[in-house]
Amino acid sequence: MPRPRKRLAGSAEPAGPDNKGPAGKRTKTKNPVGASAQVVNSSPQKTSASKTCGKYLSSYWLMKSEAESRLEKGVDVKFSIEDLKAQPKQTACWDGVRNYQARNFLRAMKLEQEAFFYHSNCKEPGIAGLVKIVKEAYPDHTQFEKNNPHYDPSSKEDNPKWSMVDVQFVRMMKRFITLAELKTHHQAHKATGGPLKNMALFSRQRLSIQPLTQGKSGPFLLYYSHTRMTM
DNA sequence: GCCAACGTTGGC
DNA sequence: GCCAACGTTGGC
Repeated sequence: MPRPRKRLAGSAEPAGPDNKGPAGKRTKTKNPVGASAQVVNSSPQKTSASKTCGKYLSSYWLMKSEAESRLEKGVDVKFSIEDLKAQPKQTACWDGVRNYQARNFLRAMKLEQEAFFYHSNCKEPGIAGLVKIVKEAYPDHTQFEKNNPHYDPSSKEDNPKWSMVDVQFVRMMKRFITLAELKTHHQAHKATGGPLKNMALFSRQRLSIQPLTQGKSGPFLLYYSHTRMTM
């Protein structure tokens, strides 16, 4: 059931006894028109590069989330980038990952690293926007909640199996990058040995958290930023 | 440790 | 809604 589910970022929340996050719910925000005001203009690599100046900025990630409503044990697991934007501070915890490889990537994420927010299981799958890590891995509380769809009875409080991070909205993509487009490049690069030939989205089909700029994923971001394709 | 059965992911 | 891909489970 590796499947990102979020709700309010844990940090400063009052965490009541039976804290069912008020959010996470049906925020069927239909992309409010004014939303584009939040779009930042600089491209991600520019911002980070100037900031780190020489420091090595290797890691970008891809995080999948379902953009359309679907019930899992009676709970709607939808969480689109619009839902993230609607959260307080535009921040949410990324709960519900129940796959070891994906979890290990979550644990490798560092503060301020950026991730592409991918919409899965929907009409138009693809990359919708950019988010950043604002809290590094800590125990995913939903693994202990009996009525949570991602409850894991085998996980013990003194040795939690599953982790989550907090992410904050950064900006939308300048244009939505469809799965079809990504696949086209991936296919071409398989033939030519291009940078996206090993992109994990295709080689590790069901992995919900994946690196984009290291390992076998290829220099995804560099590829896009070095072509006429704007993101 | 093998592997068949089963469950989940996620595009189409 | 179908079903391919693939991770997990559990009998042996």
